[in-house]
Amino acid sequence: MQKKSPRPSNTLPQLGDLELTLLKALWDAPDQSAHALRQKLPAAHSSSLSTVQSTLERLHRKHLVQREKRGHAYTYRARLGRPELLGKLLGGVIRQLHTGSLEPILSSFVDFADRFDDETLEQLDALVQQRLEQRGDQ
Amino acid sequence: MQKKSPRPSNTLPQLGDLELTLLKALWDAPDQSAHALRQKLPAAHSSSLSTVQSTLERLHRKHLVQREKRGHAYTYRARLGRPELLGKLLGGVIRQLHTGSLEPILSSFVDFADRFDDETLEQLDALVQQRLEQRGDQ
DNA sequence: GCGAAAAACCGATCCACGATCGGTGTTCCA
DNA sequence: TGGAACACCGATCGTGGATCGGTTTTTCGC
Repeated sequence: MQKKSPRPSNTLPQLGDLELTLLKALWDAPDQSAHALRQKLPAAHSSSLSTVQSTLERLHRKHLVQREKRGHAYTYRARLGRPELLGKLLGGVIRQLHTGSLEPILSSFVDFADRFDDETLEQLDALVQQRLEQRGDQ
Repeated sequence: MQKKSPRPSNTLPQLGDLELTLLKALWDAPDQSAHALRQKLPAAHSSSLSTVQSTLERLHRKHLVQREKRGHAYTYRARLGRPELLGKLLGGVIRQLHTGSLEPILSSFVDFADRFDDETLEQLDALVQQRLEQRGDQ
């Protein structure tokens, strides 16, 4: 007996290792073929061409990459930048745990940054200031 | 042929619906038995006692709840508060996406906050300032 | 045009994991 | 001491990522 919707609120069905690896590779260098991507795979993570292809296919179904026929092979490119993907992932986590207010999320993040190392919090501060100024300009 | 470690770096194997529901219930009221928890389940999400029990068992294995024999039944209690769990989940997402430098992550998060609504960035700023002062005190 | 090489495409496994529950063994107390 | 309440065990299902081999399609050089 399996009622319950399969994936109720979550946006992304959780990215796997290879999917993530390939996405990162595409961020580093867009417009690559499955063949090229496969070769640039970390040695500890080699896979057959088929595997790389079907993983890219999965990413394509999830709208995380777009592709284009170039010659007789596809060329892939990430559809979302790293910030956008992070936003989506964070959004997923947040939707799971939110309680109306966003404050706990922000607080947790600040906490995380503070714990990470001594400079991270300053770095975050700088980025926030920068963004605030930028916004004032408009 | 399946090499690749099953769950290499990730902290949490992604919480399911029922797991989350139960955790939330435990945050609302700690020290509840499986029986009590089951009854407080949202109507749209009813499950047999067995199901609730084994889900709690799973949470226990993941160290997300602790339990204690009270009479002949267990009493459960969340091991992490909501903010701590959120921190862990954020950490997981971040660990997935970072590549050495944390800067893209911070930047993405600021971006996320800025996009969310008009006040969120100010709120984040306030929290960072607060934390910086707090740190200076010590 | 034609044949080999390279890709796409298809489908078959495998594994992890959450959800679900029934049946059986334990424990406690009236 | 006999239920009732619960824990415990194991079976099953569905989803989804990873993996790959075999077959078909496409391309391009000869």
